[in-house]
Amino acid sequence: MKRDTRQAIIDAGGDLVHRQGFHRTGLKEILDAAGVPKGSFYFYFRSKEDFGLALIEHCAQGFAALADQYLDAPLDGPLARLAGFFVMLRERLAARGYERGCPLGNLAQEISDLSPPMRQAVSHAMRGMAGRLARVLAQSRDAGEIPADLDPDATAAFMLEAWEGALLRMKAEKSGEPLRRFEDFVLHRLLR
Amino acid sequence: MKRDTRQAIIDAGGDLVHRQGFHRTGLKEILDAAGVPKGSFYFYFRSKEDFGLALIEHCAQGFAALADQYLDAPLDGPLARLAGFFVMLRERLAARGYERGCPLGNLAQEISDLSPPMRQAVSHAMRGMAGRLARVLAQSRDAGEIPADLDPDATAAFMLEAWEGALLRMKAEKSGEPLRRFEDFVLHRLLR
DNA sequence: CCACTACTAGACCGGTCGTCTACAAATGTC
DNA sequence: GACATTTGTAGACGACCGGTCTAGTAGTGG
Repeated sequence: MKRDTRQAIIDAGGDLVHRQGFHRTGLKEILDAAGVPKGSFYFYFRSKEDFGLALIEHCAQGFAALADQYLDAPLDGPLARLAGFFVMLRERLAARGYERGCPLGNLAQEISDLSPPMRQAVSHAMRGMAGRLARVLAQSRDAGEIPADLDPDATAAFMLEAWEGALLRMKAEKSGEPLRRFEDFVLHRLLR
Repeated sequence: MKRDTRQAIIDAGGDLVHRQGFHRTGLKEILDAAGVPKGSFYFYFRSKEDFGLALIEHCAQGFAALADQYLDAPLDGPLARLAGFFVMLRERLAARGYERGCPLGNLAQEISDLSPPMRQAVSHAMRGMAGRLARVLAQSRDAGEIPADLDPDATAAFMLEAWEGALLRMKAEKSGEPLRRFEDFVLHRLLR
């Protein structure tokens, strides 16, 4: 199995789905963008849903790598790394004109009620994201940087949710204001 | 112009779009559900996008009516009314099996980057929602119930965003946990 | 009885996902 | 080196659905 053809489909599809949504994006469009003929698709994937599952896995890995790079860096304190992570995300989103938002969040919204397997995959990916945040929060609490009565897991979950909501509003307003507000309320108030 | 035929299309369409998404839902499906013939659609709406705009307006009005009913009730203090509002929403969402989520939030996610007019309509509707929350927060602050240094407008915006994020995660996890977490962190911690 | 608006019917063309058959290239086996 | 088998490519095809539009019918007011 030529891994790179399959990967080309996922890369091109990931980009298109991120911009247009899963249902709005047709197989033909993805395959044209990837330079792969229609017939090959069903050699690599059983169905569009099967492709979606691979896409979710791809997004999850991409995010995990990025998060690990920023959150596990051996610099500064844990809280500073956390703040730096969100600032970096905000700058990336600004560079894109506040479009697209979170690939996983978009998919979650679009397919949660329509495809149980994809919903489960997204849910699993989100738990992974929350887990990474929780680890840093635990370090931060142990370092005495944040209130000791904040449960790292619950706080991480809340952060993830508030962040996804901020991204949603960002898309709707085409403004970075919600992201700055997130940092202000969550990082500077909640964790103060 | 038979207003009720138009309204029937909006009602049936609102329900379907809420469940399946805007792009996933076809005109035929909506019109069949409304018992209106296909050909009539373009008498009442210029395009699917035009229909979408009407739908957003419809959602916004529905939400505004509900919010006013709970938030402007002359009972209890403003903070208690706010809490009651979110509890009511949580119970409604639980009764639906944590599906669908927020009609406006879903649309925001789906069409913000694809239809500027619809994005603007959603943005306007969301500002209306945030404004209602801000009003109650201002009352609450004046009553000394919440910290005086909380800006009602920014806090309301943050609440709205955190709530939308909680709804997103709720859909993905098919669980009310994110909603309770929202109440816990926002109502009990942030506004404490 | 006519003019006009309000509304409907269904054709239209392009696109959708998914299947299928035919073919090429690579790999393994003797 | 010859052949069989796997691995991958190619794209036509079917059945259906998408949004849109034109031609037409019903209904109303004068």
